[in-house]
Amino acid sequence: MKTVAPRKPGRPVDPELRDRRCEEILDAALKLFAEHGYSGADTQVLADQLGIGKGTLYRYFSSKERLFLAAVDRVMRRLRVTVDASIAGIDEPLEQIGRAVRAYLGFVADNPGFVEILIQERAHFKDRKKPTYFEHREANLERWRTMYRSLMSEGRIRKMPVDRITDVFGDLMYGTMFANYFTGRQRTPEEQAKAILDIMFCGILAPTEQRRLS
Amino acid sequence: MKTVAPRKPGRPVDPELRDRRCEEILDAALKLFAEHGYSGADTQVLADQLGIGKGTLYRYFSSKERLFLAAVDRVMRRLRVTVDASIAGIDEPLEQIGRAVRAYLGFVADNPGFVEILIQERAHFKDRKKPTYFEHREANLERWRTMYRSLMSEGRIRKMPVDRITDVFGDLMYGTMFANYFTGRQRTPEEQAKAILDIMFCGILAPTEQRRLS
Amino acid sequence: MKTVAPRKPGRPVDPELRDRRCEEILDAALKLFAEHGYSGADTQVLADQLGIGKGTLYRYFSSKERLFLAAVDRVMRRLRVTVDASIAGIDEPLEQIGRAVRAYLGFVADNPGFVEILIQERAHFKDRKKPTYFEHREANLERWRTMYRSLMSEGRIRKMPVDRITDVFGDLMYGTMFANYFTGRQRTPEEQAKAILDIMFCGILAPTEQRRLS
Amino acid sequence: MKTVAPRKPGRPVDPELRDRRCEEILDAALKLFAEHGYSGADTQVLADQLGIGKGTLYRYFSSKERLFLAAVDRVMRRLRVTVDASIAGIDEPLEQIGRAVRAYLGFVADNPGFVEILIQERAHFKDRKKPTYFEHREANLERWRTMYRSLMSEGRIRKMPVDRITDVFGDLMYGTMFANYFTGRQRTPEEQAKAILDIMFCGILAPTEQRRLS
DNA sequence: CATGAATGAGTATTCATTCAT
DNA sequence: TATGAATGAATACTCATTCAT
Repeated sequence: MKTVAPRKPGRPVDPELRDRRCEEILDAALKLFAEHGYSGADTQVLADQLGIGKGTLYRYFSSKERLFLAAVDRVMRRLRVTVDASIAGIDEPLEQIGRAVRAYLGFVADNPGFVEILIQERAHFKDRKKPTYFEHREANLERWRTMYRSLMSEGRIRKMPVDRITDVFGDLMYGTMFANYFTGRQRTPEEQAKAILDIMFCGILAPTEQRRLS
Repeated sequence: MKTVAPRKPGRPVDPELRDRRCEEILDAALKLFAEHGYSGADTQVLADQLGIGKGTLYRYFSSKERLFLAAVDRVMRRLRVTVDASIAGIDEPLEQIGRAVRAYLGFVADNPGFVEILIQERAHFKDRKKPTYFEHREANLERWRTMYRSLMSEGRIRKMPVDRITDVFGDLMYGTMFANYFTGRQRTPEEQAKAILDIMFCGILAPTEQRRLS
Repeated sequence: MKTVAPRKPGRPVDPELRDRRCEEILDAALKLFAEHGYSGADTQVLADQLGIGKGTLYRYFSSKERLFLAAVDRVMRRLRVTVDASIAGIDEPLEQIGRAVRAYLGFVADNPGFVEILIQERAHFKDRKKPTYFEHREANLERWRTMYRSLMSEGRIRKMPVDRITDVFGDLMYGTMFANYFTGRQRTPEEQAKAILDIMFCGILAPTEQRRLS
Repeated sequence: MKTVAPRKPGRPVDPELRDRRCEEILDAALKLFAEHGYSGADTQVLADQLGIGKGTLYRYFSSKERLFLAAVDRVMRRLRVTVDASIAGIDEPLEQIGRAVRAYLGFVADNPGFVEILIQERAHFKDRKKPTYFEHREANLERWRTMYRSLMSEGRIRKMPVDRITDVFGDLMYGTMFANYFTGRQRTPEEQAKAILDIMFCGILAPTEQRRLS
């Protein structure tokens, strides 16, 4: 038997409904922003698509800007979750790297709006200190640094500043994501990951040439 | 009876003046677009800064869009010239790569508006088939492919699809440029080039670990 | 089994509570309207200040307009009560006039929102035939007319149309109230009443000059 | 023969046209604001009435608020000019007062929008230090003070603080204007002026009663 | 009876573009 | 040719009111 909580009179808030609708709005918003760009996205159209009143939209997000930034945050968080999930339970560090790369590329391929919305964020909110993407990247970084340091001390990767690795790797992933999207490149995440890992791990020079440089 | 002068009436076109002013306009436009974004840039402000009438602007560029795209083309062309100049007279291919990387990073560092305007282009003209950047990249690519093929046949770089090299290298440069700009990273082009070349050439793995993979 | 109480279902109406809350609402509404103007006053804010739901507000007053007009009526009524009280038990007519003037000015000084709300009423409900103020003034007037007529027949005031007196006196009070409020004039009701009565009673001309006019 | 001034190229500004149109706009605006109130007045409607584009409106007045306040200033200035003209060339001070009163009442009767717009100003711009009306009243006052002082020293008006006269007279005029407008009172300026002057000059009390008070 | 979630009509302002001079 | 006055389409956000609970 369920005890009915004594509640104050009036129409009760349904927090579940609220959350669900919040998600629905952000989903639809992401699509709309990705398709029409920030300024091109009309709040009225969004409300219509969702079958709710425009005022309701504003009950959930107090401005177009807030709505947009919430949508960015949301996909960004989903990316992190996806990447994190891909390496869960994997112990071998090199394997972790490979899986993370594949998961990242896969996510971006599956969510084309993601790249678009990152662009829009930069284009329209240049004055936010850091783009959402880099806020999250920052937050995620320490784990990888630790891993690289450990591999280095084991002699499995060459001695070099760890930031060199994270910077170059991060920039490469970032650039790949954009270039894929902008050029409509059709490589599968799988083969693209293979290419990236091949070069990041071994470089392009033949071993003899590598030795000559050191 | 009036003697008709042996040239068509009206002020004669001075093509030199026209070209010079064209450049001035594009310079000022680049700055303005970079600073305020595409929509935020006011053509009236631009005309005022240049000390010309707004109508005059439209005699040179038939729309704000044309003006913007011309400005993008212009910086992009300047980047190519800069990079090309950096490798002129250099014979050693690896040295060419190094110089090109440094020149590229140096140009971007010196022209922050460059990155901004690329973003703006994507954000506002999503429907142009390819962004200007990739049009130019494409046009530039064959030379590098040839070089890589030649190095490969000499055994100086490992056997792999040449596109793997150009893609990964290109994406890395692209990502680095954006990340530098967005995060305000303060590395000098010099040291950043060193980091990139180190990893691109030799990878991050220790030689023993590399051997295990092959 | 639940014992059903021997009264009709639902919460019983408590007319006293209803009236008390009505007053509370009108008090708070007056303040809010005076402070923010008619359009600037937000019904949500009012409900919050009162600690009741917005819907409840609408159970008491069926629209913002009704609420506003009720608030106007209420202060207006309080003004009349105040002025009436000031002359209760006074027999000497000139003394009655003096007391009424002082009471009127005192009330306005104590209730700055009063003037504000009169302005707002005119600004937003131009199409109501007569402003509340003049409805009440009208209703109040006959008593004064009678008094003036009686004074006139006694030869205590000069022969003239009684309406001349009530109009000029009324307009002067009305103008004084507004001017006090708008200019932030700091005279006490006491001294201001003295000035008004001095001139209304004796005019500004010296007796000799007065005689020349008649 | 008229020498054509060398002018810079482009469409020339026609300052006469500009001024004329400015007046036309303010005239139409006054009517519109008076009729519909400040918020009720639609800038689009105004533009349509004037047969110009809405953008053009904004070339002349940078916001609805500016337009409104300019319209207020304009009528207020016209009132002053009218009153000033009415007393030009009159030497007898009491005659000056009489003419000013008649001119003032006549102007208000002829420009009903005048009162309306004063109300609207107060209702919507409560935070402007002083309403336009009182700014102008202030500016005009010293002349009257001087006159009253002079009359007092000549013994033509009773000894009293001059401010008492200007305040009471000013408030009476102000209140009369409002009351006329709000109640739709139909007295002619002529007879109303007579009533006002009669009381202001001689008071309502019979001479015997006046003597008893002093 | 009381509540507050949902609604959607209503409007000032900007700025790219045109075209009369 | 050069100018800048004129234009008008396009759009986020508020808040009084309703009604399901």
